[in-house]
Amino acid sequence: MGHSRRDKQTTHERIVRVAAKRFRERGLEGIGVADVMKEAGVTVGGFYKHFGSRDELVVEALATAFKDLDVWEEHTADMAQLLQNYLTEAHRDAPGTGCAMGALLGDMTRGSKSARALYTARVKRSLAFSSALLSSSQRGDKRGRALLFLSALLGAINLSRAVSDPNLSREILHGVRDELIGLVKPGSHMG
Amino acid sequence: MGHSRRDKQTTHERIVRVAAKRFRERGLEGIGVADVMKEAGVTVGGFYKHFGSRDELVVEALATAFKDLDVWEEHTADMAQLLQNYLTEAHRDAPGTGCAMGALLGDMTRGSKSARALYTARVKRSLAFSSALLSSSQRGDKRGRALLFLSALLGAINLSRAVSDPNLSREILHGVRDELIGLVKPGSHMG
DNA sequence: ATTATCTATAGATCTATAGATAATGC
DNA sequence: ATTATCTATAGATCTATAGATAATGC
Repeated sequence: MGHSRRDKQTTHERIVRVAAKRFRERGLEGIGVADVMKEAGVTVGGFYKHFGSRDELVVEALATAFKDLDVWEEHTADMAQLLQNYLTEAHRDAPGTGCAMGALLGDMTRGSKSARALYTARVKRSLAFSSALLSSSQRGDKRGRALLFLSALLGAINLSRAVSDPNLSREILHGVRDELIGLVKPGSHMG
Repeated sequence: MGHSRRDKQTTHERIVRVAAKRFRERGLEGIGVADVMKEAGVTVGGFYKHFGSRDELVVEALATAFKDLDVWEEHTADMAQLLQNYLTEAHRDAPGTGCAMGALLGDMTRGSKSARALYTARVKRSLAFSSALLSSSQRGDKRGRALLFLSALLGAINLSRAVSDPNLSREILHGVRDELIGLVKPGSHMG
């Protein structure tokens, strides 16, 4: 266990990365600071030398988790591709590395002021991104369509994780995906 | 404080009704058994004469909260009316008496087996109901459309509660509502 | 000397249980 | 006698802090 300033920084990053993963998997109250520290390879006593409060960890972990979304968006060329990647069983089963907006949607209703502010800013970025993706295929109200697409994506990934019937879960993912693709490519018919 | 068997039954119902409201408002972990009992006008010690475990209260409260949805559906004549009632600021601001599928969507991902089973059954009912409402206006894949509408409704009400910007929150509700109405009534144009 | 991390623990929860109290119901 | 509810508390969390230990860095 190192004791240099550089070591402290890497420890800090390790703590935040563990939290960013576990919060997405288990919710913002789903893991305590002691277990996060333990998984990062340190003990609980040092926590408040790294963060002023538990909520500061939440905010930093949220910011880190949102960076995964930035990377995801950079590699997304069109709306069909986004839908094909987002509404999958692989994404549903890996919330820890998946979309933090989806994984923490329910928690945000009761989140701290600073956590909700960060979440809100990320929602605005995603709406702008969706709008841009829709501009090629969409004539009319791009903003409205972006709001619908984001709501449907977040709703479907959460619903697919909530239901205990595997067939229904799969049907939700694929059904919503196909419907939204149908809205982007009005020419194609399915089913 | 009564001590008869009839009194016990009304006490039991009072406990469950308090829980059904508070769980929707604060999440399934958002209130403890002691506070639920207190709000129902009794003390914590009697809890386990009413329920075998905390999770049994969760399941009963969930069933009670879902009855509100049954009543709501009975009074809903068409999809446009459903959208007009569901995606409102009044509903967003009153989760305790609103749609339990929406209020507890995020919690269900990590809920108990029995709670998720109950939730899953309710989702299936809602999908059947939405399908029936869509049958008049929809030609093709009613099931797919029902999956999209349910996902969009749950996503939008959660997102409107999650963001801290009031203007964005309102925009989500109204934007998604108008888009979905546009899908039900393809003839009408807006914006 | 400073500081990154450690061990240990205070104080505030929360679920669940034990045993007392005061009614009901045979 | 039975039972619905009460007071009190055990035991398991969890956040936050105090003080010790063992490195770094001037």
